[in-house]
Amino acid sequence: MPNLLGYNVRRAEIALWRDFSRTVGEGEVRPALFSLMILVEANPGVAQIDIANQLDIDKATIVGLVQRLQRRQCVVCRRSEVDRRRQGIFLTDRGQKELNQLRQEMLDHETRFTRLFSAQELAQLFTLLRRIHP
Amino acid sequence: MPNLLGYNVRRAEIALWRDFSRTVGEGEVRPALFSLMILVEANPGVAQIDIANQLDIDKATIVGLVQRLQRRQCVVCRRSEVDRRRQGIFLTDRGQKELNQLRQEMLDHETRFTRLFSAQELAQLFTLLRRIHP
DNA sequence: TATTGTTATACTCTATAACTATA
DNA sequence: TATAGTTATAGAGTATAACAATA
Repeated sequence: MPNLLGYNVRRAEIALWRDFSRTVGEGEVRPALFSLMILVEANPGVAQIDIANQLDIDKATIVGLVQRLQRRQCVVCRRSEVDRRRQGIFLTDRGQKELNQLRQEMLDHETRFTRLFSAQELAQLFTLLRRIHP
Repeated sequence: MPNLLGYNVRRAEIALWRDFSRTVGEGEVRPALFSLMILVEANPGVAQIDIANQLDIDKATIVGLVQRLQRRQCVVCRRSEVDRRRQGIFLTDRGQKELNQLRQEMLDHETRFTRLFSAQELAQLFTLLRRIHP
């Protein structure tokens, strides 16, 4: 089993998750929520369906994540004027401020793991992982 | 974000999980349950606490997994004579038969991903992943 | 007909805290 | 005191199915 791909990827994911949970966002923000905030910041007004496609998860799953961010007053949704089915998602000032804080904690978290590798090893690891999730 | 370690590991894990779920055990057995069966097969009579330590998850989490295997009549538990706190877990004949079937499906699943890599790349990937979950 | 978002529901896997029985 | 197992509870993140509103 130690030589099974899925097993090793899962173990790595759990280790990363634990460190993230214990060091980022005072235990209130988890990787998926953070990813969503980053996406909204980079694409102000992005629609839920686009996020779902980008992250390759079902659109129904996005709804709950967005609602959690709305409750935290980190994002607001505005219905599109041109296509009234779509809702643009925007970071609030508060969301932006919180994200700036999270980003720093997140980079510290990231560094605790990336420093285990040389630049070349890290690039190689990314290349290999991306082959699994094309 | 595409250059964040956690993000790429998580995406890879989701991709592996989906393929596993759709091709192994007719959608009734998931990676964690499969891992547990493999561990029990390799260590007949293993105690729950040892499994928890081996997989690096809390012992309370193991209980539910074992109970699911008991309900499927794949394992039985026998209390130890020497230390009555411990319970040995054993595969039943039925569990062994089911595991043999699962193993084949699982290897097909594994191959669909490992064939994306050369032997050297795969070894490298394992080395790097293990550095994340020491 | 197709797409966007929503609701309802369920599942896997993890965690923590408090408990019992045993050592 | 410490350990093995259990129970209760909670939470994140995924999925499917069915629906309303809109295109």
